[in-house]
Amino acid sequence: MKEPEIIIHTVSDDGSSNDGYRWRKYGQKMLKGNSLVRSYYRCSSSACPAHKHVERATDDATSTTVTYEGKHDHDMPAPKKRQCSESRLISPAASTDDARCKKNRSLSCRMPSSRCSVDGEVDMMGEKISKLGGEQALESAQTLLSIGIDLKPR
DNA sequence: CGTGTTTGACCGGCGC
DNA sequence: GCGCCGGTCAAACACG
Repeated sequence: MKEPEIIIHTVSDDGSSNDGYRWRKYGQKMLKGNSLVRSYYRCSSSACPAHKHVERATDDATSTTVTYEGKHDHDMPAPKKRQCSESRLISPAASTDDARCKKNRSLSCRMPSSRCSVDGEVDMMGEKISKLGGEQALESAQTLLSIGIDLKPR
């Protein structure tokens, strides 16, 4: 009934949040009138149900909450983006606290990958998610991780 | 020329 | 019933 949503709390990961998919920003809103800017992204492809919400505080731009909703009904657009010169260090999720866990309504998963870890991390993630009880979310999470990690190294 | 980004306005839902 | 907040769309502009 309800779409599983993946919430990733990343730290200063502004330009490294490439999932490998093409996102088109369709809106930006200032929430709570002061230090909360939410950007709305959607897949540039035909019509995949994949959505992406990026929440960041202007007061503290070091933390960015990316919420993925839905899954891509297509494999991958084309990694012919301009993400080839950006060989900077990857600084993924650092998980500030677990407070986000209870905040979520469906599922909350943090990215423990502090490096360019690969399938090994995915296996761990899958196990962790299984314990959480996220069934459909597991799919999304794995898909997300797959693409995320596949594009991460480099 | 095509794609993506940006900004403002509009609409819908919820709370008071 | 009205007001406020959140979310989405559309048009224009900028960049590749």
